[in-house]
Amino acid sequence: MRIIVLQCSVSYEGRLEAYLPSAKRLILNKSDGCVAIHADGGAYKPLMWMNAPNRIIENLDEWVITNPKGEKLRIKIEEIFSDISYEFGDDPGLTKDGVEAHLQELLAENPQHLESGLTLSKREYFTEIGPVDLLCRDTNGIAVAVEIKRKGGIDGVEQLTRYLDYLNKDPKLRPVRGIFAAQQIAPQAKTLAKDREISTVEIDYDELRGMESLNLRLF
Amino acid sequence: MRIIVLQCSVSYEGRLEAYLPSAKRLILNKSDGCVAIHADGGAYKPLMWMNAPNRIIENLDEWVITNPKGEKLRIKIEEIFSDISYEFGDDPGLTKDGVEAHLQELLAENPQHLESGLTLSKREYFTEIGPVDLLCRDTNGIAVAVEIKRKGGIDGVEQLTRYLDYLNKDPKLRPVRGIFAAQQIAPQAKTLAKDREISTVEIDYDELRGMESLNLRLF
DNA sequence: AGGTGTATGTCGCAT
DNA sequence: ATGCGACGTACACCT
Repeated sequence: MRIIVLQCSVSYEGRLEAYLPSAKRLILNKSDGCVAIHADGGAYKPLMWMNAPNRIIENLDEWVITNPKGEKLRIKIEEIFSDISYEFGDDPGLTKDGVEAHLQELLAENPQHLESGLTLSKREYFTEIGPVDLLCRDTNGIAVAVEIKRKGGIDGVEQLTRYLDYLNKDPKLRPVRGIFAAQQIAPQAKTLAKDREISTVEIDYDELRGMESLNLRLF
Repeated sequence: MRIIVLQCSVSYEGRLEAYLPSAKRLILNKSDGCVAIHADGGAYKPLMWMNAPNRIIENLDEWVITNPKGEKLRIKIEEIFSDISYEFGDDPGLTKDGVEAHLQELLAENPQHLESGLTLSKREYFTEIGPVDLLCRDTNGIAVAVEIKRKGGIDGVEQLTRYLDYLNKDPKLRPVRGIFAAQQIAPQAKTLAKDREISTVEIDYDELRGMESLNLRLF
């Protein structure tokens, strides 16, 4: 990791063209070769950058960074205030918890959490227009398509509606109804779902995780 | 801008929960208060971050950063290798050029590029549910709504469908059909569009630009 | 390598 | 504030 504080101007030509007038800025050059130019504000996103893989040509007063796609970043160096380098070694990386994948996993193992008596037919049921999160059967043997989101918005209801339209064309499945499940569901999404006769279920993640650990203890 | 190289472990509780085991890393603390923890790789995105506005409690061996939404970032400091600060002053910011707006501009001037004989009625035709990129008439005088994207996905087809549903309620326009135009259109989007009887056109941007420069030479 | 869906997306602009 | 669409989105996962 190389960390440089300097006065510079920068230009980018690639998917768009952009230019940064001269100012005091920070450059990060990571060991994978990527370069990022930061201002002292504006959240974590750099003003400009070039990810790996790339080729860096480093002159005294200018860096020219190009990548295989033909994009070009040009840093004009006016004055260097600090230029330090450190070896970091590999980062163990982060462990995440509580994303949509995990929700889907838990609900696939506990479909009855969505509705009493519901049983799983297929997880990630593939269609031409995308994968249906869960395909289930209810106590009457009726097919049920389940769309799972962490945050349930209108777009999720739209997505499930598309799946339902598609699935209901299949004579072997028809009729298919829908359940929209999320940790939180926006009021607008609830209204839209109701309008389309789609059930909504708000999931208590901690409760679901509790059921899972109970299963683990039992079996 | 404060730049710290240190051995640390980090935890985040908020929209998800995550944990970073101890390793050598870089912390950026910008003047707006935002904090980002970088590893020496993985493009420009930090491993963890907390944007402004936030409150930072800085102890000898631990930083605790919280924001009004109740998210919490905890940095456990084990060893500091470098800790430098610089004043940057305001950044003039960047100037951009050349995105979807330009594509719309070019197609507004060359609607025949979308379909032979097509003529423009209105660019950015405003409706209650949003602006229709182009409203045209075909050779039979039938109204045509055009949605333009750089990359055409399912969401774009959904958007156009909403516009068509809306426009077809207007007796002065009805019937209205749709054209979905983009530099690239995803196969799923094509399938969905076909299913809804919406035409799709993939635009060759360079060719279109060529026509434009031809126009400029002619007139 | 290319396509598709997710993201602590971020960011900007509208209401 | 909140919703919605664009982004040099980046990124993981899949064929």
